[in-house]
Amino acid sequence: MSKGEATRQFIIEKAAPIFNKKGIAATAMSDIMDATKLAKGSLYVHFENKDVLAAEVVDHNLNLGRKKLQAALNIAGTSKEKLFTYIDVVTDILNPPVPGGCPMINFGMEADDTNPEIKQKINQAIESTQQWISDIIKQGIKAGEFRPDWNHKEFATIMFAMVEGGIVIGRVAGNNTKIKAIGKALKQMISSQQLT
Amino acid sequence: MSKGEATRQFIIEKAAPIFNKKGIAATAMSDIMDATKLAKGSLYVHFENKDVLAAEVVDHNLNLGRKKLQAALNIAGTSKEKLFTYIDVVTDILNPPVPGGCPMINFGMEADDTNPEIKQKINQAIESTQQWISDIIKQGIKAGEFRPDWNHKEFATIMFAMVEGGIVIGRVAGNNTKIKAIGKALKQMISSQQLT
Amino acid sequence: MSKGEATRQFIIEKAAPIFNKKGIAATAMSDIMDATKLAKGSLYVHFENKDVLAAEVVDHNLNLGRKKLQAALNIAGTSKEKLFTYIDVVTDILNPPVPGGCPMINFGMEADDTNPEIKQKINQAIESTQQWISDIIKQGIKAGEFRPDWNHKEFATIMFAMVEGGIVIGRVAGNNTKIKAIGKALKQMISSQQLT
Amino acid sequence: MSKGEATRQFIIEKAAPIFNKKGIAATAMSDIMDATKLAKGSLYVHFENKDVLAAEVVDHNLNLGRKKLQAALNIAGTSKEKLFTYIDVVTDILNPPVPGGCPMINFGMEADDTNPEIKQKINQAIESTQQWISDIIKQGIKAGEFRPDWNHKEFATIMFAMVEGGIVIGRVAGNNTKIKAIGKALKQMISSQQLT
DNA sequence: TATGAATGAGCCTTCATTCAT
DNA sequence: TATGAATGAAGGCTCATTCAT
Repeated sequence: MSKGEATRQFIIEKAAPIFNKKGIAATAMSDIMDATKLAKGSLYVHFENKDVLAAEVVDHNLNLGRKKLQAALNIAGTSKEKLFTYIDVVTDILNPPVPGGCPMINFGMEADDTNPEIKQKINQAIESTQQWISDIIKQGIKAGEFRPDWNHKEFATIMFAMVEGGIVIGRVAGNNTKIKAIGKALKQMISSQQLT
Repeated sequence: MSKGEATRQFIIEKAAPIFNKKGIAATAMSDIMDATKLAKGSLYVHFENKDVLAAEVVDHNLNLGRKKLQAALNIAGTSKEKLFTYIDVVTDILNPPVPGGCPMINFGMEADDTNPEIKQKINQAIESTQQWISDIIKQGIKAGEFRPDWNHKEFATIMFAMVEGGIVIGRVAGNNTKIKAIGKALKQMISSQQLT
Repeated sequence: MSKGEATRQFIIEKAAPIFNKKGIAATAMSDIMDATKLAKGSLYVHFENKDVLAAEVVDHNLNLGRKKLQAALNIAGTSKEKLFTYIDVVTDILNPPVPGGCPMINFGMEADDTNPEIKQKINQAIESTQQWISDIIKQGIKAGEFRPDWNHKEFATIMFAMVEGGIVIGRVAGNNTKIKAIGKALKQMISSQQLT
Repeated sequence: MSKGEATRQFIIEKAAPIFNKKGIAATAMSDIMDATKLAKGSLYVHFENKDVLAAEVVDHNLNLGRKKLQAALNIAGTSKEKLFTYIDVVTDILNPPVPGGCPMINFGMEADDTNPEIKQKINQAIESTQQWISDIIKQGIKAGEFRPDWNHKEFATIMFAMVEGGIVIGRVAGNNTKIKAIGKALKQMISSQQLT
């Protein structure tokens, strides 16, 4: 990795939690200057403008979430364990996988009426997450873990929505009481589809 | 209502959808000037500063949601009908009760890391909404509509989370496909608790 | 004139010589701040952006040239006297009617490859100046002052070109030696068309 | 020519039309980077700063004008033919000998109030051009081509001024209508000084 | 010689807010 | 109450220039 690429990456990493917490509009380039200790002009050496940086930050935060999940999934064997791991990772809002909280809600809600490019990025992430859940269930069905008649597509959407809705509740409340209940309920729904 | 109070109200109404769509940080007082056709100074006659206006707008948008729901509930008789009405109203994201979409997610996600006052307002709204759902179910149980052992507190949280999570999915996707599926699933869950 | 209009006019007047001397690109809004002792934001209360101010300044400088000429023309009786007065006013580059020198050359040469709007303004000024010269001669012919066969349209162009070319020579040299010779030659050309 | 000198020359050639069109102040070093495909630092290897490059570019453009004229003069025999050739070359503003138009007006008008060094360069060019015209006429007189009493010094100034003034008119108008009329008039003036 | 990352002053513009009228 | 001129800090971005590689 060239020095330039390293700096670019460094900036993205430092900027990522700031954008995720404050939002894109409320984050100033000077915030990024402070966080990186770089001069104003340096940021523009690596990013054409704030929008480009913001887009990269969105990608970075989405990827970070995926990585954190992947790491946790390493010790998950069965499909049920994978789904449970997903729930555990994502509902841990007091120590969220992505600093600042789920970037899909954060950036999605800011961008939906104002930033089509980022809206599109988030939409893809939301869809692929549901797809991932659905695929895990499908594998579980194929493996004889889950009932074959489980509507996995529908449940993927329900599970994703419950988790994200729970994150909203929890972050605004500042505690994980409700999100934990939601996680528990989800696990019961999953267990109820188990065979044997 | 004095003339001053009327103007104040007028400003709030015009400002409400703008703040809800663009977010507080991204909304400039000049946006409100344009929308109200009022002069710069006039806004400050009625609101000490932008934060005060924003707080009023948040309240207004929350109240607007409640009013829209109440109006729809007028023709709902049973508890089941009330829950179904809630679902119908709130999941109609292509024609949302509050222009710009659910203010609980919009302002909640912007404020959670930056604005404790508004975070607090949203938290109360979220809790009272869950409480309202829970109360409706309790009434239904008492009326013999629903199974007495239904965990109404938990279901209220699940229902609220599913709806809000569904709104996130739908607004970012720009369509109501998934939120409609979520509404349907919720109605089935409710129906499955019906007696007789 | 409202206070706002007065300030707007004040800004234009202070900005006019600066733009004319330094050029549009090389003039910073901070130069106008210094000259007007106004705060940065005040300039933008009255002018949407620098381009709008620049366009107004161009108009102002063109008008200033016309006014200065008109004032001098008050004591000119015959067509010949009018043409001589024009020559005297315009060739006095050490005390130019418009501070910074002829705005038609200054802005015309800056704008020709970069600013179509201002290029257009200057073009109109150049054409109407030639038209004015031509009209004066026509009046002189009608009044029996000049030979009826004088090609007044062609001479107007020649006269304008000579004067403007002379201004270029003089401003770059920093003296009025050559422009005075040009003025003298022009007066001879005019006198040679006189009857009686 | 060393490699360094070649690069230096290459930069000047690429930069010359840009400075001539946009002006010195409005031309950024990054424009030169784009035009040369060289890295930022490379430009500073060959030119201490922008002013040095600008000065070289001015010289280059002035020389380019001279070369273009010399080339055209190769097929001119008599003094009259030389003067006519000068007129033809310089008034061809739709295909100017120096891309961007006459550098004497372009740089002269930008520099007169702001850049003494370049103002001085242009002044010398203007004076030597008039001197050249004057010398050609003198030669024509000596050769018996022109009337001995022709005031060649004065005519050189008039001719230069008319041409330059005509260029201003033409460039701002975006056509060669008037400059062609000026060229024609100049040729008649010259012809009227011919002997037999 | 050539590169391109880094710098920080400076540019145009926007913003929330104040205040005289 | 309403106006809109005035303010100056702050925002995004560009620029000429430097310097380690």
